[in-house]
Amino acid sequence: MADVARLAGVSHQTVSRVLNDHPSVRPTTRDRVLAAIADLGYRRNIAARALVTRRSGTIGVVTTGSALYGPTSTLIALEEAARDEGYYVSVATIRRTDGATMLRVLEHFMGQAVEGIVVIAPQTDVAAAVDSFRPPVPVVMIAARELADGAGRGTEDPTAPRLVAVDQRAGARLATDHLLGLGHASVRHVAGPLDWFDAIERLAGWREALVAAGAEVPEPILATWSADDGYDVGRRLAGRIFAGDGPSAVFAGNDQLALGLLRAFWEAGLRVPDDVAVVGFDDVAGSAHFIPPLTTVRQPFGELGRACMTLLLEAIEGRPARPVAIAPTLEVRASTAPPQRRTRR
Amino acid sequence: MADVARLAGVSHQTVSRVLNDHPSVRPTTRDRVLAAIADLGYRRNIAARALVTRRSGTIGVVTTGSALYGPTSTLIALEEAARDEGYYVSVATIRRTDGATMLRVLEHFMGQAVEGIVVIAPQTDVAAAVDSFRPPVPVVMIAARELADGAGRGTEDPTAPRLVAVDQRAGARLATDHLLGLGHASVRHVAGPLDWFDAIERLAGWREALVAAGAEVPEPILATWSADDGYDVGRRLAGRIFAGDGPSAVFAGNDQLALGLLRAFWEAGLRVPDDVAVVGFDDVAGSAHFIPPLTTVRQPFGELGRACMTLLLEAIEGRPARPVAIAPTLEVRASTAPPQRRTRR
DNA sequence: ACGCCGGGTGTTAGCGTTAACACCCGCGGG
DNA sequence: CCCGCGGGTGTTAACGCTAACACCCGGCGT
Repeated sequence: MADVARLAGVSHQTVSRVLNDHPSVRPTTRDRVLAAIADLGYRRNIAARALVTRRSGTIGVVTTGSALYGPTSTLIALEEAARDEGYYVSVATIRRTDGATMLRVLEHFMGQAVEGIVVIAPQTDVAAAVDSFRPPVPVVMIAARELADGAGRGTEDPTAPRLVAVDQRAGARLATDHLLGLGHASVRHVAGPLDWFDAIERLAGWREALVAAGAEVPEPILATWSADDGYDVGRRLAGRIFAGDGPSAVFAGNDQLALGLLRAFWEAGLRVPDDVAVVGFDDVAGSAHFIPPLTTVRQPFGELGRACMTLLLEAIEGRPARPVAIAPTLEVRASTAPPQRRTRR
Repeated sequence: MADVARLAGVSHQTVSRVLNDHPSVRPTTRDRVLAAIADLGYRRNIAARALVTRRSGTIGVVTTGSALYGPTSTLIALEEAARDEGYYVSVATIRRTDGATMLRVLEHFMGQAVEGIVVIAPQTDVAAAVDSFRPPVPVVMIAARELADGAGRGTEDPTAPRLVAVDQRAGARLATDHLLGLGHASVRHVAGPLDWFDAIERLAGWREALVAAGAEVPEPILATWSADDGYDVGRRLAGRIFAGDGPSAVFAGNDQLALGLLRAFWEAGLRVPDDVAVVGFDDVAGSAHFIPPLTTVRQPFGELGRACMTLLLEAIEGRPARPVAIAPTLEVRASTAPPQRRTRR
């Protein structure tokens, strides 16, 4: 900076002023400084700046170590939103979701002096770990928790993590209503692991839709997120469907489960959607080419990322919290149709 | 730090020594300092440290803005490897792959004073943009380029980007040889976009395997990575297969293409693997539950991430470059079998 | 007995930037 | 004519840390 100052014939402080867009610098002076900067290829030292301003310009993002569709898409959307705001994004992944791991990651970020943290917290224990730590910087948590309940409250603890998520419950209602609207008497649900907010909320939305329609609420079938589990469940259901007491429609907790179901049904000789209708959740790449193409719920991750960044900046500026829910949409494809008389073959 | 020093009854420099594991500190003193640190909840200021050591402890990772399976898995593996080495990971995504965008991202990282950069460069133009910029810090590029050619050379420019990748060509040979070994006379290939190294290398590997086996080398079919394209190609191939002049085996450039093929074949009434065998590439989640379960090539991303980090650390220390290729494995499932007489239905 | 050595510690001087203040100068108003 | 004001600029002092050096002291070799 001293070199630039010398070359431009000004003091280093004037160079600093130019760099920071300070108003009271004469245009001619500014140009001279700018020219000198370009000439020397000068680049300001971010560490020195951070030292004196006490701002790192970095936010930390915690995500799970899985390559699952949702978390990944969220991370990418987040990075883009952050860079648009002039922030650097530092990421850390957690494989295990216990509190100790979360604490280590948060320490990692505090050591880096991040100005805010975004936690992609799909599971309850991840969220609990965040709650119990309360880092000294604002935290935004992407977790489909308390969205419905918390939306009205204004008396939140300002240091509590702020919430944003795609409204999983609304998505599940969309899927269930779609099936009911086609004429299915009820809908069976294959739920994801119930330590995931997404699974809890999708289950709740499914139940709400059934209750609202006055339909029977069958027992949900608990599973993981994997296609393996969908396959196993599908084989059991296929037997029931053949026996005549199976569901005419199934709402799978995600597209992987739906994929497993489809395969099991296909292997059993059941026709989808005639013998049984199937809806998934996520709209993963390729779901339009499952056999048959899968009706599913699409989540707007880009919007989620931007909303998250907005929330974080508000928190950094000390503005009050307001949970944000983002509406998913239904993608109707060939795996759903009105119920048909079952044809034995 | 001064507070800690006062509480421990030492000088701030001794505190610094304890923090940096300097050998000549008496154990009792060290314990006293450690206790004071814990007591005060002291955390060293990373900016001040970076200012004086001229080391930021951060590496930058450039990745594409897509949620594609490969790049995403790589990023996660990389973060883990980096954190194990005590580095922070800053990410930046690029949506468009032109040189100007790449330059902006690299400037972003230089502004952050990263010590090294990893570019996940699946496309040729991304790699070209890196080549043309030559940042002042070491760069490792994850690109399946010149792996075979460059492996032997030792006279590389030390400032040139270092290469590491999963050996796509070997993976394609694995897939093709598997099909030939089953008795297929030749194998058709649906290639991904040829501005991707992966597509180029998989195409080359497929061709090599055919030539090595003395098999006919049919024209490759060019496509994108999408299941949509796989479906379109599949419909055309299905017609040929029915007409009797179609392939008995297809090697798809990735699992998405394979998924589209499977659906097209299924809709046309062709049986996989009896009428036509299909192999994919990637082993994406769910490929074990495609209809039928897909034989595919699995890429060891964890290993890739660690190798990448090793390479970067070597570059930072100024050690010579050596391109690294990582061997993928074949996952044999139900979509492949020896060729059968085709049965019309 | 003396000097030398080396482990253990303190003191001092930056690292490159911004904040705070001091300063100069030309202008308008009393 | 002088004073006050404010835009434009320079000077100085941090920010919190580590490197380099200075220093002390006990033990060892000569």
